[in-house]
Amino acid sequence: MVIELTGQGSRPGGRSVSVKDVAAAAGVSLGTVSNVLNRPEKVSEATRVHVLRVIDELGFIRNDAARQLRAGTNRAVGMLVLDVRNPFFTDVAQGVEERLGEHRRPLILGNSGQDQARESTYLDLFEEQRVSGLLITPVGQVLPRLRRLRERGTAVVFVDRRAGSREFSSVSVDDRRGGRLAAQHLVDTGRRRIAFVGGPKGLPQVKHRLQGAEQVLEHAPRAELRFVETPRMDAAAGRSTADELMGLGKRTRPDAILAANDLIALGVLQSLTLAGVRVPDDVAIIGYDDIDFAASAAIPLSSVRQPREELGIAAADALLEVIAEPGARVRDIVLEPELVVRRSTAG
Amino acid sequence: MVIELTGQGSRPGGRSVSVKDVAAAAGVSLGTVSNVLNRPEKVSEATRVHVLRVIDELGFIRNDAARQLRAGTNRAVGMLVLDVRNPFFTDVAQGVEERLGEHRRPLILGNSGQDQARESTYLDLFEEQRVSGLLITPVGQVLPRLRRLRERGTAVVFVDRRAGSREFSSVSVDDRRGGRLAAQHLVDTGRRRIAFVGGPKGLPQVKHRLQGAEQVLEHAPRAELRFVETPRMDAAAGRSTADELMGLGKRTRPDAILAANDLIALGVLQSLTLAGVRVPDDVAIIGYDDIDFAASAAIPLSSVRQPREELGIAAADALLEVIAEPGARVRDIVLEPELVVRRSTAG
DNA sequence: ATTCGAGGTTGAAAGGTTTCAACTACCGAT
DNA sequence: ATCGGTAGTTGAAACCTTTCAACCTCGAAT
Repeated sequence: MVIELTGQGSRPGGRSVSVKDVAAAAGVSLGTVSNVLNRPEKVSEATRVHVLRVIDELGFIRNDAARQLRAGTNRAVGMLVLDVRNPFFTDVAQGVEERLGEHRRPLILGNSGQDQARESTYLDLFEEQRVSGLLITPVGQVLPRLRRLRERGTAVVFVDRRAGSREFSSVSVDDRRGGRLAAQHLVDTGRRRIAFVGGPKGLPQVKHRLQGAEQVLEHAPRAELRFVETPRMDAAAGRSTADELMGLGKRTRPDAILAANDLIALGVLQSLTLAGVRVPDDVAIIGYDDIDFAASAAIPLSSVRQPREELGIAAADALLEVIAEPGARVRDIVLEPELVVRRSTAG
Repeated sequence: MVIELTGQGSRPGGRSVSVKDVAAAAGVSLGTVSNVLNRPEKVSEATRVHVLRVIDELGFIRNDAARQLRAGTNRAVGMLVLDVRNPFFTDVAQGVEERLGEHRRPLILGNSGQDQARESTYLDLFEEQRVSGLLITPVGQVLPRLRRLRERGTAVVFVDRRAGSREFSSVSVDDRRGGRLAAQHLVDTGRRRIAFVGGPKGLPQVKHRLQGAEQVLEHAPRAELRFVETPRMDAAAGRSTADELMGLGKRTRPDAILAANDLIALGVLQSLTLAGVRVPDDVAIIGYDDIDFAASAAIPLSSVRQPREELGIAAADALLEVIAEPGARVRDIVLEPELVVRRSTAG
């Protein structure tokens, strides 16, 4: 059998090699080539080997758009995170990617940056792409859109956040518990004026961590809790909050700061150190997430560890389940956080 | 004109709303709907408004697979980085995403994790998806594949790495210069036994930074440079390298460590501190990249700053140029690194 | 010798969009 | 009254794959 070669996989006309070309070159029908690609067991050994060789020689690469159009489904999964620059989310994404990779499903990572408009743009994109699944840590009011996505057949799973109603599966970490762990630790080590820093307060993660802290404070008669809201959850927010707090009189300024995530905590730490405030002597700091950088900070940072990779893997599993069986029971997986004590809260 | 509504954008048959449905409901032809979507200026005001209303009411969302199939081009751009967990790359990606966003182009972020197999898998994916452009920081020998991609019409731009031949545009930072800056600083501050830590040595970034350091050492008669190769560029690699180095006799162990990136430097710093080695008194450490976390490290880390966001923006611009005009002149943009001195190399 | 079934293979239809040549309606100019 | 031109609209073709009912070929069973 003669195989017609046409250069490096590109054809004179500029068009790229299609199944039709492969079929012609291999002397089989279109359907057979497709079978080789998608149901190799239906094809005789000899044909399969031959066709595969031709595919390789012509440099044929399946056009995924056409595949998707006909098959009606995109294998890719979309993931929308609050902040790609926060290692917490890249660690989660890493876990997701790993598990999805085992199922030959690519991950399209989108970054809302805590911005509703960007979140919406990404949802448009994912919807146009007809992704088979969506992992989302929502910012705005997206429930109606998510419902619509699901009606279209897209599996949706919440990450790092429970779905309010029991409509969607979710994988999260117990934020109230985390808040309690952190606050209890501060109270136990003798802190009395605690500032909780994070925001915006609309974010459930922030709200719940704060609620957990409040629960603890209710049973600590002498201690008080103040909530300082930030517009974002990054180091810059931490820095400016710290500057603000240190402007207060020595008697009213907090003796402990509970940050809603480690980035904020690191920002706070930087500013305090710069201002000559001693950590933990004058002010204790505890963060949240326990990203890798927390341990290597100027003053190693106490934090509430979230099982990041595990979260990602569990989320991927939950999503794969819904993709495989859209009617599957809604799951509400809640993982446990863990207190990690380091120098920033010692004594 | 009556508009037939069929629920929340989903239709009884489970099929989703297509242009055909919109056309029917709006009482215009298919082509007109398409024009409204893609060439609004060709359509009369009245029709446009009407069709847009119908689109909204039916909840029509363009099927991108079909669009792509017919138009032959995917608007999305792929980006393949060495390590998503390294803030350097997410910062670059951030810059890329921002600029691409202005052009309504989504970014598909892939993570090779310095692994050739994964890199190859992602290239398959991008090729199947027919992305219009690819930003890549390569790991393995991918030149043949990249050439093929380009022949297929995909724009390719190297990021953080020059393309050896002048075949592809690239946006990078002068790594030799960065290596010189770091090494010169160490020599100037009296260090004599310098260890360069990074790898694998096949990575051009590592190779060039090392070469830069070597150039400096040639003119520093009393000083010596040793290369310690690591399999990866993360904190773990830094930690184990430090452990190893400290096993050496006090007279042969280095008095300065030049890490090929900040993650390694932070890992080294952690291990040294743990082992009771004083930084910078006993051993100075300088990193590379100047990620945000470098400044807030236990001992604030000296580093060689790379203009990360700028790199991303320039890369996006270069790519957009090639996409717009495939025959465009090949660009070789080289940005300048900058020495940032902090405590880890003080005195 | 005929029938049956299994294992392979075929070819046409379908999927939703964009493109483009062809057409219509209308206005202004002659 | 006719012509030319412009603005707007139409509908069929094309893009490439997957799917599936129909078909073919053998060998085994009767």
